[in-house]
Amino acid sequence: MPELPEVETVRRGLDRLVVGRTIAALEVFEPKSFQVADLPPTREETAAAIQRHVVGATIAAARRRAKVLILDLDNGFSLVGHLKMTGQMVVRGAEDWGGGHPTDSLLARLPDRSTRLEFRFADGTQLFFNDQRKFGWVRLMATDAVEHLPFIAALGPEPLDPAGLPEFRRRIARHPKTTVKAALLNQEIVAGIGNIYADEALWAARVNPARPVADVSARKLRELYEAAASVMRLSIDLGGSTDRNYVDAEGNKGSYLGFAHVFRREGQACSRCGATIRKTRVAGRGTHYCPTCQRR
DNA sequence: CACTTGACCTGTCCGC
DNA sequence: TGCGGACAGGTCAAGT
Repeated sequence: MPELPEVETVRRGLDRLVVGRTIAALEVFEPKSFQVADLPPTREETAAAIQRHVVGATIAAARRRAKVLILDLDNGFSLVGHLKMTGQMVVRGAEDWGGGHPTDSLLARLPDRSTRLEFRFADGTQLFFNDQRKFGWVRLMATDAVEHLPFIAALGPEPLDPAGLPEFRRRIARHPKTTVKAALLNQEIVAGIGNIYADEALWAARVNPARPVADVSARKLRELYEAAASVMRLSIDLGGSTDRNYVDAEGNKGSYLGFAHVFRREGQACSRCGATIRKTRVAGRGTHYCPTCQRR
């Protein structure tokens, strides 16, 4: 699920809803979802680390790098989170609980079967980490160490940064034989793009997803990078894409998919040329494209 | 070495 | 309606 626009939308919500609040308790329903850096996942040690470094700390900032969320605490530690496919970070405010939500709303039902972590703040606000498939995680670690995490240090430029274009070109050029779609999904080449925005950017730049990188011109690569930025900017404006699970920090769905040109639109007419959108498999992922506009 | 495939989990949808 | 199988927005490790 969450790609850069969804994670950025969540980050903005957390910035508004939990920054400045003090953590009173953290309940771990699923041990696998909460890790402490440099500690084996022993229940006792995890509980001790929570008591020492999480309880009593105040959230100082909500940051994002690619698809990674970073909540900095005011004590030199950070909570680093990845939502993977089905993760959610949802906040229920103190002013709302006790019947403030319609009984059919997501917020009213939490915690539910998919709730893996629950943070309770001193003012009664709650932050839930829900994750149906348990692929996501939240990790407690020193703030100084975050940028040195190997997978974070290796990330490529983000399309929203126009200055990253030369670096993107250098990095993608090292993979001449891979398909251009696989390259867009490789976070070490360009960071933050997932399956939805890869397909949308390829459509916008009129590039066939299965083309080898070596066959894509330098001009097309620039168009791709800029197209990725455009689709992701639009998506952020629309609150991201909700296919099934995704919601923002307030439990709201995103509406980008209503504006998507190819993703999940197989069988429909291409908005540019009228040809029928196809779905195939590229780089092991469901891939949507227009066989006419994206012939090459 | 570089790229592709399976695994991690749970849930849903589709065809028989 | 029940059941098996494919598939799902991400990323690793293992395999070719």
